[in-house]
Amino acid sequence: MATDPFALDFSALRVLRLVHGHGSFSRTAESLGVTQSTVSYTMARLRDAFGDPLFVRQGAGIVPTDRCEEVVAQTSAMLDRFEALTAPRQFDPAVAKLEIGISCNYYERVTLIPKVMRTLRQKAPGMAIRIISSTVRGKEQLMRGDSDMLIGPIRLEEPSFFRRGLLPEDYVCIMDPANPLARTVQDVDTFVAAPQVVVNYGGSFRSRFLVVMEAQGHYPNAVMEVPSPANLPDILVGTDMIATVPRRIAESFGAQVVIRDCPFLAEISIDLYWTARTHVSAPHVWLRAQIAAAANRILTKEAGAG
Amino acid sequence: MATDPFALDFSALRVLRLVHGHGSFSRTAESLGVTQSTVSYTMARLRDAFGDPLFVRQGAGIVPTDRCEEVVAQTSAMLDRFEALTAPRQFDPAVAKLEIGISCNYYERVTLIPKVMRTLRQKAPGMAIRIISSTVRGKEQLMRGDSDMLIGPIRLEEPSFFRRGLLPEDYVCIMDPANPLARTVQDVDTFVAAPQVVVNYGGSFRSRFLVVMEAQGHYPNAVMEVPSPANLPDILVGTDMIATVPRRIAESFGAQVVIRDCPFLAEISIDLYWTARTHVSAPHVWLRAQIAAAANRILTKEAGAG
DNA sequence: AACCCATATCGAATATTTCGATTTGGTTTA
DNA sequence: TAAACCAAATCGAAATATTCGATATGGGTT
Repeated sequence: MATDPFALDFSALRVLRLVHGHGSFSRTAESLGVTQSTVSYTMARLRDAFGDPLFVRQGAGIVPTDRCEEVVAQTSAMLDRFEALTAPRQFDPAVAKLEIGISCNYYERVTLIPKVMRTLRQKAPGMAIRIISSTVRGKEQLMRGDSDMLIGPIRLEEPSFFRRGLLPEDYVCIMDPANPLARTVQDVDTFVAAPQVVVNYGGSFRSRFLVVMEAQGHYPNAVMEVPSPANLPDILVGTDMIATVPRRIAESFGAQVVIRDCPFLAEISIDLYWTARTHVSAPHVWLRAQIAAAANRILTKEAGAG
Repeated sequence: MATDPFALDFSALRVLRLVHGHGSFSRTAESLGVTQSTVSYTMARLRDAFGDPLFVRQGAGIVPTDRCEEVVAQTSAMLDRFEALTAPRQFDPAVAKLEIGISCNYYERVTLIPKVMRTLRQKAPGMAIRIISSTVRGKEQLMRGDSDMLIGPIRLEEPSFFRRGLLPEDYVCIMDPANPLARTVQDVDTFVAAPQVVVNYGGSFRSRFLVVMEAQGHYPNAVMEVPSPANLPDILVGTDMIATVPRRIAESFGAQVVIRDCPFLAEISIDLYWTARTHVSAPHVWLRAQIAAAANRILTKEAGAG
């Protein structure tokens, strides 16, 4: 074929990065909404342009060649720089039409995102938000371009990420209002002994209060683990179990459960992260401001009520 | 139109860089061997992708916008990095088919290039060499990608260039064998007074011996200026004029002229320059080695003869 | 106002990309 | 060992995009 490498466009490089990330042509095709044939064709052009198979079949799947790793590393950086370069510099929320991807978890979907969306429907009706579950993969999602922003109780120290603090948060206990522990759970020994539903967030993430507890040599009486706090009230009501969750999640459950202080003080910060790719993009700048504003409204309202 | 910027390929960015360099769509079209209509179409896509006119008409020609300067600076760097990335890593001279551009002047075309070409015809018949006249623009040609290598008696100090010394060179006088000055021209006063044909290399370049002379307060009796040493014998023979040229150019004229020492010692070095763009490219590495080898053969032969 | 220059635009010809269907090559399962 | 299975490669046809040659447009100059 002898393709001129200069005929490759940035979409092709994006396909390469996706194939590298997914380890599969078909999966990449699906995620792009095109056929596997198209991905195959693009890969053929890439292979020809770089004079290397890039991926070789091995067992079930495919593995990248050394050259591929080099090419992906280089072109991935180019993609990010190019995206930053082409990002719109001015932006009219009323008419702009675009989609922004946010990587976050249940907490943010309950507390922050609904408020942001209410603002967006009014001020930027053409802006679509695509939420993906970050679980423990948020950092990769952000780096790989699967999402544009990451919100969560995490700390990324690499200087390649930009951060903006949004909300301070702490943990509280929740339980059935009829649960007799409601009177005594603030006590350390009672808390430790109480039958606990532990939220493991579906991955290797450990809630901060667990880390604090264990640092002090205490281990919860975990009688159940769930991946998400989403339906905790349904689980807790009618039982003697308690759960320990971030305060604002507890508050979102309303009167279904009662809230009590957790004897282990565990303070965390919900932060917003992004990369150089979107740093100067006007719509992204604007959306980040809206998210920060929503966080501030939450804090102000709480201060007024408290 | 609303073009997706990711649909732009590197050729399009190259067109942008060329238009920026030439200050003209038509000139760019010509240099690429396509019609002006095609360049216009590509520019339309670029304008749309970057959401900016990039070039605006002003008086006779066009001037780049601020955004254009930013885009060209960024994408030009990407082009170079991409070229380095796609450069072939292994290379079989016997079968490789490619073209390499060399920027140089008459001296190199006479002394070095013929030897290199003789090697190339034998070892790399598929490699084409495109020589462009560097005059005083060699550095820009190299930076802009108009050529891949630059050979000449120049000194580029920027760290963005790679250098390899090829040949030391000095100046000698040449004249008609019948010219009586052949006996006395080594004398400073005689040399200064002799009717001289000065080679000005068609630009602002001044031969090193002139710089040395003038530093000592002497000015040649320039009775004629020519842009190139190419046909000096035709000019000198049958007259009382002398010319002062690099020794190996003089030698290339054979018995048409006699060679005498020039009383002003002016030593220069003929160097080979290239950039990161081609630094790791196997064919370029190979060709640079052939050029260096040709230079060494010249030196060895001279040492043997002398 | 007429002219000149360079870019923009138009319709037709050409080239490339995409799709849906099928084949190929290799691994797992019966 | 064959059958089944999976993912990538390939094929022909349809849909898109690019290029050309010719012509229009628009600003600056005579």
